[in-house]
Amino acid sequence: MASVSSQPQFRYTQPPSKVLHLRNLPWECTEEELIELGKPFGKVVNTKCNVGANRNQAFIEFADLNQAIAMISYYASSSEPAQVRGKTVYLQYSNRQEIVNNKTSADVAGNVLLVTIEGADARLVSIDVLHLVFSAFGFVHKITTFEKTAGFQALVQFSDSETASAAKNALDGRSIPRYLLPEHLGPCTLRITFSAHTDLSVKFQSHRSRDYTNPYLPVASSAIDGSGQFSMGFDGRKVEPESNVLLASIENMQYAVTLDVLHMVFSAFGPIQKIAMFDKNGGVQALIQYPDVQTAVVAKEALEGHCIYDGGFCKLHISYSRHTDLSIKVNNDRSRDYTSPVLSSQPSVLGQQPVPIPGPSTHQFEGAQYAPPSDQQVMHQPSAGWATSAAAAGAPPPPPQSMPMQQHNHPYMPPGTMPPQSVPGMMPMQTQTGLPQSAAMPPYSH
DNA sequence: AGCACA
Repeated sequence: MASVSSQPQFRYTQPPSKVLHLRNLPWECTEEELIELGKPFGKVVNTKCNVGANRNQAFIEFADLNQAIAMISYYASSSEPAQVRGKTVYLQYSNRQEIVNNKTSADVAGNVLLVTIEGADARLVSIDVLHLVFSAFGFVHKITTFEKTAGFQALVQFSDSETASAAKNALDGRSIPRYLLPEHLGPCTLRITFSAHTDLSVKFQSHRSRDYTNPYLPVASSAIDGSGQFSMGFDGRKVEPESNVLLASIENMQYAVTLDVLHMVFSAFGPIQKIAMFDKNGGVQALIQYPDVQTAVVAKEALEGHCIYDGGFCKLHISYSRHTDLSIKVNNDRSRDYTSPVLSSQPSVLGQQPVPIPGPSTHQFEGAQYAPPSDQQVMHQPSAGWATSAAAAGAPPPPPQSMPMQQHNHPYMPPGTMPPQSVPGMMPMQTQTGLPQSAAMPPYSH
């Protein structure tokens, strides 16, 4: 055989290629900087940066071989070396003829996130919890879950890559808050990359996949209950037809729950159109109307079983109403139409709207929220809202209305990054109530 | 300062 030296001994005699190999680049050199460097010599059609163990190498590919030759020739005889950010960059022809795979799918932003849930109990995280977590950033279209060698993973589909990016930036590396998980679960950390998928295929609503854009998608046959109208949920609960109107019943109502309290609690998830309260079976119930089903679904999932006040008081039980549009005849202390300027301009029985209620304020969900370590102590504090009655059972009962469920800030949402469409009506609540921020008792502090 | 990775 003739000696075909595929591995040339002398790399400085590399034959020309339209791909150039760059080294000694500054840390985290960007594609833009590489293009700037090559642009005077021709058209840069592809780049790859952060190559090598030190991530200080890169490749740039020209449209034409002559352009690459021009760049090498120029710097071979130039008194000024090629530089990026003032750092000398060494150039040579690459031993390859084209850049392959410039970007991995994990680098290019898409509307679908690949979420790996880490932790011993990762696979016990329900799809509903994931939905709740990711819904903070926008409407979640679909979720599929699966187990691979990488562990328990989920694909979460948003409308667009901007929303997905916001969720990724906020949640990557963070842990799901303990209070969203069954008590015995260990920490569950989210690792998030972009998926190459753009539209997930969900055939059934099942314990491993959901399509929130299609509430009428058939439930997986394995989960169907014979009773007809209601099919069994994936976790054994009954599934009702979703509705934009929620029926909330209040259990253990030690303290008065006013219409305004309900408004504050439920408006965390979106604008409220109407509320009607009434007595039934010796307890108080309320119908809460949102403009759309999705908002109601998120509110129901977030609030079901939680207590408005710490200590297990005023526990909410929420189901979907068969109503779609409530008929509010008059605004009073039991019913209100927030969409009607005529009605709402009438003097309220309460004489104030809404009732300012002191309570924990907005810092609960900032940064530390998702910090993986040491949130065990959270459950031992008399925490603001979201405590399940069981979790809060040991806490001393607060005075009435001292601890309304926090509703000013949405879970998981770093302040300032909130997409306005995700929880409309939430920000105004902060100003309406005028709560002093300093009154906050962030249960997640430290 | 010396050639990448799904």
